[in-house]
Amino acid sequence: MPPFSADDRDILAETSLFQDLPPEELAQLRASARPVHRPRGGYFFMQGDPLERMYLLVTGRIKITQLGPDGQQILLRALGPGSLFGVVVLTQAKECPVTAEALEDSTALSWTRADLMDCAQRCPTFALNALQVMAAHAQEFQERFRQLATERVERRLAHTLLRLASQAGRKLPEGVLIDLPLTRQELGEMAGTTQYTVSRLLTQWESQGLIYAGRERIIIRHPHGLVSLAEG
Amino acid sequence: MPPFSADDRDILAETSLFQDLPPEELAQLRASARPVHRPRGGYFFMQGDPLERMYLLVTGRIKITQLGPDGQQILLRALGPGSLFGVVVLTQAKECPVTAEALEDSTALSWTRADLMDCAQRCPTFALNALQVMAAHAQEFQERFRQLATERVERRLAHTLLRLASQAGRKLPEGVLIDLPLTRQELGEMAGTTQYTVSRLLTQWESQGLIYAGRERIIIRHPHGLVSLAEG
DNA sequence: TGCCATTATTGCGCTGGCGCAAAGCAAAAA
DNA sequence: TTTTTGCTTTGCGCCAGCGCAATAATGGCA
Repeated sequence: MPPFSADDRDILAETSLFQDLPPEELAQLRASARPVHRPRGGYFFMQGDPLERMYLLVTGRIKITQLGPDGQQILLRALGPGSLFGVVVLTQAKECPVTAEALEDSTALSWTRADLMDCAQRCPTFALNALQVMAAHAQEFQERFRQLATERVERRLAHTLLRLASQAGRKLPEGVLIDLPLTRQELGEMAGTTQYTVSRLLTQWESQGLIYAGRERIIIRHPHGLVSLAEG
Repeated sequence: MPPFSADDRDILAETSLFQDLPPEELAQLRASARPVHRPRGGYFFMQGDPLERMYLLVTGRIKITQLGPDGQQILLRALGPGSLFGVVVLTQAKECPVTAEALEDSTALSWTRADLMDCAQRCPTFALNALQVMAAHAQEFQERFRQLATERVERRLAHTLLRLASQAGRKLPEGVLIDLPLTRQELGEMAGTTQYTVSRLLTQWESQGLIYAGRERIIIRHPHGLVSLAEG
């Protein structure tokens, strides 16, 4: 039985990288996709590995981290189903610049660089889609760079929660659940601060009724309240 | 007389975006290039403008800045001849996300989105080159984001000077001149700190003989000294 | 049910770096 | 030359946020 067969069609068609491709290319990509599974704590790839595959997350959650020369880690992105990662394989880079770790049991489809490059050669639409994806990354990090350089911790954390909610938010009766099991430490790594400061801010916001803060679980009760914190 | 005719050939051929293109595409791009001049302080484009053109700097220096919602500015990049800017026009973004201002009298070649998109449609090599350029941006900002999030000001400023030297360094007998007229304020905007802290650090490094710090002019006397500051 | 490993909270002291304000300088303009 | 303008330096006070250390909560697991 082909893995993920029930969802293959949908998930490729819903991914921006694969938009507007001719049917034969899409079919080819479906055929060359290889399923990969990782248990909680497992790695899809690690920083420094030879760069070989691009992934599309089908089920589970993962985090993308980067390690500095002195071992300081930051969390660049936390992703749920439908997200691409390892897109950098579309370039001539040789090593993974980041690590992809499963936050829970996860499955992904993966493609080799060769398969993708062939497709890009044949099909300009694919190459242009890839360009969009890259450009979106570049802009996101420019933006986050500016925030980190110019804004105070409180605002940055508010922005971080809002971004997470928009990427992995799940509507609940009480509010929007950030559907990713992130610790205070990890939130700190995303917002550019420490676990302690994150904890203090979340506690404060909870006492104001803005959010619910649980263990690896945050529900935003009043998004507009956070927005006004984030924007001033 | 066609402007820049003496340099056109060289400058396109030396630009990574135009590498390995078939001669007819290159000729087409040469033909569709439009020269643009801006005096010191002039703008090639401003944040929020409709996104229309990509530029290749031929002479002069420019800076790329981004403005936050509260008017806090940061300096994303400072560029010299041979640098591309406005590459984001290759995507479907509608507004300029940044501002490009001439630090001195500058001339550039420019292309419309339509010209470039046509080229990308016809020529996969061009689209893949564009992908490389975007990916390089994305990685650079991921990297700088990490530095900003995890490193102290001293290190970040050292990194900033080294990066500037590698991008716009000119060898002099006394050391490597950073060939860009940047104020302390602007260096601060790049490194994520204030003009005051930049001034204090530069003074300190000058007294240690690591650099020469003049008005809008810095010469790195001992690159390895800065490197050891930057890396720890 | 109770145990254990993680994760989260919070009091406390400390300091890196911010930012005002004033003075000093250098280059360009008049 | 003098003036003007913009850049740079530096003293000083201050506080946001860091990070240790101790404690408490939570959830998985036997």
